[in-house]
Amino acid sequence: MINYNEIEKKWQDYWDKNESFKAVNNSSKKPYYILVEFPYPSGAGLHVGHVRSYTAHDAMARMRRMQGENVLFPMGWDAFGAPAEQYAIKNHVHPKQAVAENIKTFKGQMKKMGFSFDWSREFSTTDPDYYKWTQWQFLQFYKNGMAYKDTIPVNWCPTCKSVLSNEDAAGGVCERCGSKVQQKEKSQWMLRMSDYAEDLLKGLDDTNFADRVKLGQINWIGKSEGVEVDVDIVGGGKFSIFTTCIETIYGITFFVIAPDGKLIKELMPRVENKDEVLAYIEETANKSAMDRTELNKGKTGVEVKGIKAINPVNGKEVPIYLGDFVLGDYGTGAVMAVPAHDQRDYEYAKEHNLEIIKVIESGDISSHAVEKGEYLEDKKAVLVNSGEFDGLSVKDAKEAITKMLEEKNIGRRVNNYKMRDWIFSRQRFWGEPIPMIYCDKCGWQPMKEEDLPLLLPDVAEYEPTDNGESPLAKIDEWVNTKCPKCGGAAKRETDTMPNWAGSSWYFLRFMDPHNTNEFASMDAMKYWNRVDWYNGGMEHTARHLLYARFWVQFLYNIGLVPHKEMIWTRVSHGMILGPDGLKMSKSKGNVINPDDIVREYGADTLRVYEMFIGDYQQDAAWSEDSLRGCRKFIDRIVRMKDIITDSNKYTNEVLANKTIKKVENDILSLKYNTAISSLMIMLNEYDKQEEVTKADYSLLLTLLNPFAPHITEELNEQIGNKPICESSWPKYDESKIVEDTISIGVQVNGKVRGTVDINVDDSEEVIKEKAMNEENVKKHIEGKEIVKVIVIKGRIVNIVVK
RNA sequence: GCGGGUAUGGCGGAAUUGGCAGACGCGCUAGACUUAGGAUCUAGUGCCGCAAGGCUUGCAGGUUCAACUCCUGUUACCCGCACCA
Repeated sequence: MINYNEIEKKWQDYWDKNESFKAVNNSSKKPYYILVEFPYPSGAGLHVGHVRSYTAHDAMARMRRMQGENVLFPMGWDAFGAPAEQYAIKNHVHPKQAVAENIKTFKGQMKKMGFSFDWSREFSTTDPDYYKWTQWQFLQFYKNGMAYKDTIPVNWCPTCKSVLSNEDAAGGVCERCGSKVQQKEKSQWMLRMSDYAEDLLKGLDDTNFADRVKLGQINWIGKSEGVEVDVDIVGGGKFSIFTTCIETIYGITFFVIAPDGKLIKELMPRVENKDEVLAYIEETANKSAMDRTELNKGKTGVEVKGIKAINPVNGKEVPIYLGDFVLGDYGTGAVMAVPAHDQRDYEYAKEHNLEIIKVIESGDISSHAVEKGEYLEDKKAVLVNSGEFDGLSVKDAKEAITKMLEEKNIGRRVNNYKMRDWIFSRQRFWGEPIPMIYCDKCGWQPMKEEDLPLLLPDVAEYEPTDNGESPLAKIDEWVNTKCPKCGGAAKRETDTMPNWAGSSWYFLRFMDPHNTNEFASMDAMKYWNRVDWYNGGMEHTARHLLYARFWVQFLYNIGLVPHKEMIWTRVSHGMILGPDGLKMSKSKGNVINPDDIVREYGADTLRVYEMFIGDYQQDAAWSEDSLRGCRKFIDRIVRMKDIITDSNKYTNEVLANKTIKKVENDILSLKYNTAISSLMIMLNEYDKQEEVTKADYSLLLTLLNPFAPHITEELNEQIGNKPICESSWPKYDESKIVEDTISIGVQVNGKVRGTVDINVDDSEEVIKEKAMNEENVKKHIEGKEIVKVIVIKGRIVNIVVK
């Protein structure tokens, strides 16, 4: 009985000893950088989902290496974050201890899977040698005016006395204790990401991301083009509104302003119903913490009495309302309300009994679409009740009215983005300390670069403070320092960076991981050029990717990286679901532990199975039965070794060349499942052959090697070949793939009635002839008029009869 | 509500991008070998039908000699964002 685990260990040691997968900077070979998202090393250990994407890209890396490329396939750890901190609080150990243990587990598991990572480049985001550069880069953001402090509400749990992330505050309830979450104002570091909105959109053209990934980025950025218009207040003063539907401006019957915005604060002295207004503002402040879905039913709000605004195009005086559907931090925090043509305005007007004026008449006058604001689709829609613009189409009116407002100097074209600046502070211990110092005299000062890294202190208590400060705030000897400018007493920033920070540039560090002078040298980055192929989960295609691209674009703008986009192709894998078809989770008890599978079936079987499980980019449910099928496949290959003959010729050239081509192309296009299936077909064909030659067998082993590297190396050694990982990938000969005779289907009126064998050089006439004489076909065309015969060479014949 | 994805035998899934639907694997059926089989090998296996034949890619239409594939409408499930003016 063959012991797979023993063989696996043997070859893993061999690869380690020989540094088989080491990527060499500045090698003359063609560089190719394959990156899989580095994992958060949780206590749960490696997940079968990790195994899927790592195996897939391991296969790609192994094949490309055999094809003579210098493949960079690195691995590291994204280890800052809440779980390690929670663990530390509970067990009174430093989180770095917990992280070290988890990394050890993960790494051991990965080694057992035989992934061909270049372990010499390994690092963790929590290594001071690494986060020194994360801090250094933050200082560059600061020095270039890209980091600033602002007061931002945070989710606050009054029971736990802790700041919560949006995830932990889902539903407006603290995930841990169930208390109602409040909003609390905190001064936080922000990065001016919104300045990059346009560049982040444009940059997508310089990437090869899948369309669905690009769309995710575009939607997240959320650009809308519109017009900002100044609105005068009766009795003096003015404010601005933003609209994307300027053509409806004559239909304004009221304005709505955000209860959480600055405008209402300015207007307060003139408000007649102050109590009512203040109460609504208060109500909104509490509400915004709650899950909005629950409150989405009605359009609440109050009138701001005593203040009327003037429609800038027709002088009409209309009331102003507060409404929480208007957001303080988007656009100008105020909107013109045109209830006839906007769903939300319509609902609001109905709720508060406000006037509705129709300003667009659709081609279909009775159409409800007009009220729903769908007139843009309707090419016949024209303006009415709009003074000089009556009769214009929506498109023309948009332009004409914008021009008129521009000329009067009360309107301007503006783009707005949903994407906001990046809130960069976290009130947590286990993150990169933000290297800023506050001095009463000099204000905020950046640390001196030569003093980096600013290390996290070694203490044993990480409980949050009562007032929502980071646990670091309690550690006086750490907080108290000297001002880098005046040398006087000063205090350190106690907030730390978000988890997203360290993962925004790690792919650059892999290019030059041991550099002590720079985060990565320009030379190294120019050699590797960019990440050629980046794989990660679908859940990261929006935010992580956007943060990373923003970070890189900034570094590019200050001359520190060679390209504005450092990631070329981005692909995402589907999830591995439990045997029940549901997402694996401890509570559901449907978690599959890769260690168990490796022990029972071997790493190669697990690898082959996960590649065979289905479309790589699609979710797939675990099946132990299918897993066994893959083990059977490997067992059959092992048994075949005993019957091979000495010949170094392929028994079937067509099969050999066809399979090389298929496996190679499939690996390059993420179609791993069909690559495996073509190897199964190859094995089946070998079984039917009179003999299986050494050449046949070696080829099968080589083609399977990227998926099942251990057993193939072992068998390959046993038949006296040199290691596959030191050999080259076979080249296929296109001319040998073409078969002389093929069988094609013959249809009558689109229905297949038979098959005929044709030669490649048969003329259309000959093929037609053969088709018409096929027994069953004859039966179906007998006595009927032949309208036409379609012959698609090498594919099909279709005879149309009446 | 908006955006994205998915839908094919008993199951996981293929289909050269408009050209023989169901590759490959699992499962199942029968047989061989066997003291035994959750091992191995052989044959069969979309559905209905004794058969000729008919039907079949969520559903309803359309384009085409030909549609899983393209177009229109529709349903269900999954994921992301959620009042973005």
